[in-house]
Amino acid sequence: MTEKELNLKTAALEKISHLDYFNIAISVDCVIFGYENKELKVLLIKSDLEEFSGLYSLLGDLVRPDEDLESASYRVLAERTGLEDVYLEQVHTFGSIARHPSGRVITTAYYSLIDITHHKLQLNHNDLHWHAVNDIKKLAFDHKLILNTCLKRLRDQIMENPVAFNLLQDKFSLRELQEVYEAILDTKLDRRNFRKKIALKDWLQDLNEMETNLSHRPGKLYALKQQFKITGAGTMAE
Amino acid sequence: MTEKELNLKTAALEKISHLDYFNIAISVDCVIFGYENKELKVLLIKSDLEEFSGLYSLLGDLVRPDEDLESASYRVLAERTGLEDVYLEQVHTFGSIARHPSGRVITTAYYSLIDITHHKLQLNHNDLHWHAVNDIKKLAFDHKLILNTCLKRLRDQIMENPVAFNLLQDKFSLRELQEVYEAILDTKLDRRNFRKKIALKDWLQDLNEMETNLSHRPGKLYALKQQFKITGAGTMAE
DNA sequence: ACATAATATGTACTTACGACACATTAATTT
DNA sequence: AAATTAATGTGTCGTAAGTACATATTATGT
Repeated sequence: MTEKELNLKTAALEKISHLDYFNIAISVDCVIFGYENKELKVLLIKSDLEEFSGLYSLLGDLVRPDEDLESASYRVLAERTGLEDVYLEQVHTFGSIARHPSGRVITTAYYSLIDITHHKLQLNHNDLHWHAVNDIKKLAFDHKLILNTCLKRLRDQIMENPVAFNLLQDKFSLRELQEVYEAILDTKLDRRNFRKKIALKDWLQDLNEMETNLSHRPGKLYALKQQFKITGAGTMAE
Repeated sequence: MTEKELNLKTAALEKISHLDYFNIAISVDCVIFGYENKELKVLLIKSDLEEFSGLYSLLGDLVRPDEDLESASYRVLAERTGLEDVYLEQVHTFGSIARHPSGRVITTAYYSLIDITHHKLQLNHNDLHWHAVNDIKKLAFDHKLILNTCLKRLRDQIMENPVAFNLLQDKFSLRELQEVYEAILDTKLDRRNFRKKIALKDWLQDLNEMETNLSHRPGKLYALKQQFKITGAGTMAE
């Protein structure tokens, strides 16, 4: 390296390493949605901060210097749920000065949709719990705002992209699918119109199987067509 | 300073910047769109980094410890264009490890729409220039990706929300408005269908004035209804 | 066999979208 | 004054999608 190159590099490093600018930390927070008992749920953890004792917060962590933002959120997700191949989408970055009581922390929010039946194991030991989204009144930090923002994004997405399916098991009936949509949108839908709309999207594969173990007429089972699975992961290539 | 000293200093700075979580810097980058000569333009500055000599980059700056993210982007905008009350929307945060050659810098991208005729003064002294979006092949850093992402967002927005109007002066004809839409979408639109669609939105106020100084039949002038002005600023309350 | 509790499906109405053509107007030229 | 120019302003028809709404069908359990 020539002296000139070194000088340039040094100047550049000095510019960004000016002490003040490194007093900002960056984190990711994951809004992990699940679905159970006809309710949309979100995975929360008891806050470990004094200021927020008794409150729950989203799952997050500081971003490590050697991992990119998306990797950090996948890591948080994997650490907490054990799941690897999941739908994950960046939503918004929250950077108010006073949003974290211990210092300046800017956080990037991701939302994720997982099949709640596939991770039952991991979460017992921690203070992790599923909470019905509709029951959540108050969260630590600005996490209620983050949750609302992600929920809005989710609601905007589900009719555009086949993402809601990530909340369900591989095989599902149209009734189950409709119930998922109703839970996400927090509204009742007309069955005939819902089916027409879904049929139009051409997302589903008819499995030629029926539901079992019901005390009434079983419905046909469907699966999301292979080409649409795990949408969103890696969508925003960097 | 000898080369040895420089090497030591560089090494020290590099070491520091990998020590802990506060060694990630955060910046904002603004994609400032304007409209002129029936073309969508974006405000760029000559990159000051050796690695990108000859290339242009977006307008950005490090976020100060005492300002929130949105303030930082408004500050960048005001510093560069002198404009204060502008449409500004957060789009995405880019956090690849190697996206900045001098160190770890995570950046949050905002896009902004301004009336190009209202800021002609400020930008001469710097290396600031308006570039036709369609002509841009390569930018410094990952700024081409950021530009593309913001352009996509802009395109998604304009039929939903009355944001394109921020590119025009207060009074405009439907032809001018259509040309703005055509520039943004990079496509031709049918005049009758476009007008129907806009009429349906009920965004416009008929000013009962006509264009002047044309060598042909003048069109009526319209303004965006007051209630829709400066949409987006502060939309995402924190 | 019957009752149950759900699935599966179609029609009529309305609204939005896309393609498309002609009359009108102000300014300019002859 | 008349004709030309170059644009504005507007309507229809066919198609696709959205919404409201009711009846026949089918496994199961009794």
